[in-house]
Amino acid sequence: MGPIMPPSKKAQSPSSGASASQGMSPSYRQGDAATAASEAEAADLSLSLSASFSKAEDEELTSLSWLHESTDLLNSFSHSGLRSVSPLQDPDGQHARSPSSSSPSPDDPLLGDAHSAYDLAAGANRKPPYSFSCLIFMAIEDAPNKRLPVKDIYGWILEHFPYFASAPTGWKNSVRHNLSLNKCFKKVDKDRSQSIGKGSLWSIDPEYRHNLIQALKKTPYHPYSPGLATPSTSPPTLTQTFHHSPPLWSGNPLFRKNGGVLLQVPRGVIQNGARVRSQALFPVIRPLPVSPVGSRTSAIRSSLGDYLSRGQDSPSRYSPPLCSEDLQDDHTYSTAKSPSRLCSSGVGSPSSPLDDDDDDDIIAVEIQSDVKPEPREIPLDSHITAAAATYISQQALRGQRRSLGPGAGTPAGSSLPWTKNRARGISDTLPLKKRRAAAVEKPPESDDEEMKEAAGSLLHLAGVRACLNNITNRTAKGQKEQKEALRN
DNA sequence: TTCCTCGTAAACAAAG
DNA sequence: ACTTTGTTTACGAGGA
Repeated sequence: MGPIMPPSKKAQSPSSGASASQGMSPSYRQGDAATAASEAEAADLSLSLSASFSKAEDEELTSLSWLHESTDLLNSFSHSGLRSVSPLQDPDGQHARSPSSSSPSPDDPLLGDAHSAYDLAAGANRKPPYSFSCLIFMAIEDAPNKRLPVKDIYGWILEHFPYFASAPTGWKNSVRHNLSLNKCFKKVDKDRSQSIGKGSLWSIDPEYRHNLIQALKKTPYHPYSPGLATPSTSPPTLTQTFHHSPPLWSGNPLFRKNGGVLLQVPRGVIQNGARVRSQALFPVIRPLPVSPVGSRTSAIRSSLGDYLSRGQDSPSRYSPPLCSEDLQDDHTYSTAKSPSRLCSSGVGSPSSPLDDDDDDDIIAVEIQSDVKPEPREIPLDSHITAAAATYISQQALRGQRRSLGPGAGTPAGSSLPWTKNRARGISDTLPLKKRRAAAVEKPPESDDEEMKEAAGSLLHLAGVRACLNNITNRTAKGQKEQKEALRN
């Protein structure tokens, strides 16, 4: 799957890909300046986070859940007023777009026609860049009980991607084809008391849920897309991340339902082991499959959340927790199936762990040298989240590469071993479903290392945001003046 | 060039 | 009998 262009090759709508093919280097307008005070504030926050992290160190927590939640909090923080802008809207980076504005604001010249034009041009009637697997995944994840009949999957897709309403009906065949062929999806035995008509309920196989997350991350325009990341052995600088971060695809239901606000991380996240839903804020991709969260997250939330809630109206008010029936630990990405199911592919070699030296170096640098953001190279809010996403993506990809072994680290194009086709290597004589059932399971591996690394990343980002918050408060007036200047 | 993923079409069977 | 659902095979496009 290409990192940039939407995947469709055949019946691509003429306008499809327009947003992708254009310049992908967002431009941002930075705050007036970062100050020593803001840096000190960032340092304080980092210390606070660090203390919380240590305090809860023994808690079980998976990196993704923690990162999701933490980044969620950071996202909340991002609504403090700094601005980002799409390159389509503003290729020169001269204008900004309020992430907290749900619609073009008539009194904001920076959010006027350009904003509307951008949303329309890249709008929802275009073929989404998500693969069918991702679409199905999102649909099922969006269901209250995480299971849906095919018909409702159709409905979800239609509801959120109007493109399919006018598309040839073959897409339904593709959906079914995916459900059958993709190991990530499994049928749930129908409850006799339920009358859903013919067919079965489909759910996400927890064992492969991580694969789907990875697939989402790889999707162009997805905030976690590794395309955002700078594949280097050193952490991407803010500037790098900044300039390599494409905008969210505006057809993303997440994007649309928030009126173009780039809420890149599920609002409904994990709270003390329960999946928390926040329908309005993250109605679609919402809680990317994550696992129970221990007190570490709570500690982080307590520390960071208190900080973040200071002086801003956090949109993230958590709903009463809704326990998922399927809150399992993160499953090792592909590993379980790689050795046994992919024997013919040569991809999964569980006994060949990836050399993590470079990644460890990354974290060392992140923690030690990245706490202080460059005062004049500070990206704006949503793209700070993109920076977070970059780190998260790196962490996640590390897990993936660990699982897949050497040579499997390429973000795209590497073997994605969850398709049922690939399982045929095991035993071509067995029906697919039976092969799947017979597949060997592998216990999830430790996330401690990733957690530590993620901690460094988050601390770094938190520090950045502390600076930004400070900047925001200090330069609100300055920004207004800038807008006035641009208006003229 | 090869391998892989993905989308698509199609055939077929089973279930409702 | 018809529609929907589920499975499977095949093929081509495009990326790595």
